[in-house]
Parts: sequence; structure tokens; C-alpha cells
Amino acid sequence: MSAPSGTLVAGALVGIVDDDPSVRKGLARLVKGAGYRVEVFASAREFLARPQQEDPSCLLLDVRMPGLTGPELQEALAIAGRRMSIVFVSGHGDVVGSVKAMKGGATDFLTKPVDARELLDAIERAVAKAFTAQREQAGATDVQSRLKTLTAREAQVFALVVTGMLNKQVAAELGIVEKTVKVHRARVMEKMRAGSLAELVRLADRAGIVAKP
Amino acid sequence: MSAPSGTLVAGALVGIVDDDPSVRKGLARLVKGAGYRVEVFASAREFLARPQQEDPSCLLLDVRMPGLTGPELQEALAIAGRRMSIVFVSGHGDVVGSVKAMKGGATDFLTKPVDARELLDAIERAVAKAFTAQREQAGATDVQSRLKTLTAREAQVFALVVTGMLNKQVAAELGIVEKTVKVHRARVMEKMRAGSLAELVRLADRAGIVAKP
DNA sequence: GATCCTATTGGACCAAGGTCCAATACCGAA
DNA sequence: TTCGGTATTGGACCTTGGTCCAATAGGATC
Repeated sequence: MSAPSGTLVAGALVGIVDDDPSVRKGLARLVKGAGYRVEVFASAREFLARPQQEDPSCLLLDVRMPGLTGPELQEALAIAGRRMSIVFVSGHGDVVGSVKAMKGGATDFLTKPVDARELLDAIERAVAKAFTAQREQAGATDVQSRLKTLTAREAQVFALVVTGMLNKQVAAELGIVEKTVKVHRARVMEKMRAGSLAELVRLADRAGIVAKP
Repeated sequence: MSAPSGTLVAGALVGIVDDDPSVRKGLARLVKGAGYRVEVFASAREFLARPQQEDPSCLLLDVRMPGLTGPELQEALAIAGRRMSIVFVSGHGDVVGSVKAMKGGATDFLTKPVDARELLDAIERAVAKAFTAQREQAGATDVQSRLKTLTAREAQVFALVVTGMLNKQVAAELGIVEKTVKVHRARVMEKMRAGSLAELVRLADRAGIVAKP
């Protein structure tokens, strides 16, 4: 019961990190039963050592473990820039720890014994959140890669054009002729795959382009 | 000691809601001493009954109180759309409650006895967060108010133009002549106070304008 | 040295955006 | 009924943006 609400989270990968074999087994069974793909790890180090092809969308993390603790793993992942939704499953929750975990970006913090329904709900939210983040991330990365194909000059023209400046003004700013700006601008539109100025502006905003004064 | 880091949070208004007079007094003194303006309330209802001229940037909230509890007040404020940073100061913190509060958007959740330094740090972060949110809010509200000055037709043209469509295409879409689109478009630029299409696009995105197909 | 990339500019031309003046038509409020 | 706001369109005209073809020049690479 309490199956994930269908297509959105279907087949998402869920990682489980817990030093207690019986807990791992129990969680894995429950999560698998809900239709997720599951990977289990006996320790944080084991997770970190894992060949990272596909990061899980959601990580079920025990708090107290020998070696790296859950929150320590959380921090390590944050520093490494590997963003995934984290749901803590703690045996002995203390308020300070749980609050810190939440401030650190955890999606949820549950206490054992966990209610199956609660856990699956939390996973569903976590996965949905991760998917959204992944989509945004993918979009930004895409724009960034296109950005790299721009020459230095094209990048300058790009930055100024999305400011709303006229070709004439851009030319004055760069100390070149309007005609040249047009050429660069055309290349920018092509390389960035923008069909209109409106699209170009949005791409720029997503990529965080800022013209330096 | 531990004065707020200067200009950003200077003079920010901090609300304190706690049913215990001695706690109120102690918190108020500490917060005032750090340079904040303070308002104290003995209950959630008292806070809600307050003539709402200026909402506090930060609210220090006790959890257990007679009548409305802290989390209940948090929820009420969220429903009412009165967004302010909330820092809980709880005497008897339980994990479930603290996690729920954090998921509900609380900035921090401290447990009594609170460390003065920790509290002031939390307040500073909360106020900074509130200020940022207020700035964004102000910008969005500003755009919304300008939006309201647009006639129905102008709004349609607006929505289509920021899509990147040409005047010609907008005209076809609306079943009118290109000339008319130009007129509306000029008015839109004027009313929205946009100096360029780039600006207009950004305004539209901030306001969440979406053309309906 | 030959070649490729990049930056730059010219000329010609067409399409699109923007502006000014002016006019018609509908509709609700005074 | 008149007045004001809104929508609509015409015409004339100028500015901008976009495109095609073509050419020069400096650097880096092979």
C-alpha cells in the first residue's frame, strides 16, 4: 500500500546507508516494494567509494554509524557538490542534530521505529524534489556548455545585448562598429540556440550572466 | 558582545512571543542589547490581534503555550501569507516537532536554555533572510501593481511579446493587425516602465507571466 | 609557409520595431 | 446625450535588427 503516485517517481533510485543489517534489509524490502530501485550500503565510506555512475535521487541515511556519521556524509556530499535529497532515519534523534540536518538541506528527518507510510511519503517528496532539481541542473549545465562555445568577443556582446542595449550602444561600449556587433550577435543567437531575444535573455538569466561595468 | 554585523540588520524589528514573563524579559533584554527593536507578546493571539503596521523581520517563538502553540501560529501566518523568519525557542524540544517546524519554513529551532551567542546568530541569519525575501517581495508587488494598469488587450500582447513572438505573429494570434499590436506594445513598455525588451522579459518572469495556449 | 579561427568592416537590402498624427467605433459613466 | 477610456486601423517615416556576399588582418596550429 501507499504506492508512489505513479509516473513522476517511477523507478527512481534510492540509496540506503545503515550499519545495521536488519535495518538495511527491512528498509530495502519496503522501498523496493513501493517500486523504487534500491542500493544498500553498510557505511558512509562504502557509499563514497561506490563507483558513481548514477547518484540516487534519494538517500536514506542513518545518523549514528561507526566511521562517518550520517550528517558527516551529508556535509561531505554537499561539499562535493553532489546534490541529492536526503532523508534521515534516526534511532536516537536529538533536536539539535535534527535541526542541523534540516538546515543542512535534508528533506526529512524520521525517527525509528519509522512508520512505513511516513517513510514512503517522505521518499516520494524527496524524489520529486530531486527530480525537479535535476531538471533545473540539467538546463543550467546545458546553457553553460553552449556558453563555452562562444568566443570571448561573442560572450561580451552576449552580456551587453541581454542588458537591453542597442547594437549601437554595444558597439560604442566595445569600441567597435555596429556592423561587427551584428555579426557577433547573430553567432550568439545561433550558438545559444535562441530563436528570439526573449529566449536569449532567459538563457542568460538561467546561466547567471552578468555584464561587468 | 556579538553585535549584529552592522548595516544589514540594523534596527530590524524582532517579535518575541512567549507566555513566560521572565523568558520574555530576558530575551527582550538580550535582543535589544544587540541593537534590534523589540516587540513582546504573551501569546500567539496577542500577536495576531496586534495592529499590523509593520510585521517583524524575525519572530522568536515559544513552542508550548496556552492557546495557540508556536507551530500553530507559524501555520496561521503561513496561511495568511504573512511571511517572516521564525526562530523557535523551545523548552522541551522533541524531534518530530522540530523537524515539522523546520519543514514549515522555520529558520532555526533552538532549545532552552538558549546560548546568547547562538540566539543572536540565529536572529541575524533570520533577519538577513527576511530582508532578502522582503526585497524580492517588494519587487514582485511592484511589477504586479504595474500589471494591473494594463488593459486586457495590453496584457495579452504583453504575454505574447515576452514569448519572443514577432508583432506580426502576435497580431495573427489575436486576430488583429500588426499596427494595432505596435500601439499596445508601446503602451505596455510605457506602463511597465521597461526601457527595452530585455527588461520587459525580466519583469514578466518575475511576475510569473505565462501565455496560455 | 599554408591553413584555420577569430575579429573586423563594407555594402546592399529587406524585415521588424518604434513614433507621430489622425480617425472610427464601442461602451459605460456622468 | 455627451464625455472619456479602450480597441482598432491607416499612413508616413525613421531607426534597428537581420542576412548575404565579400574582404582584410592578426594569431595559432600544422
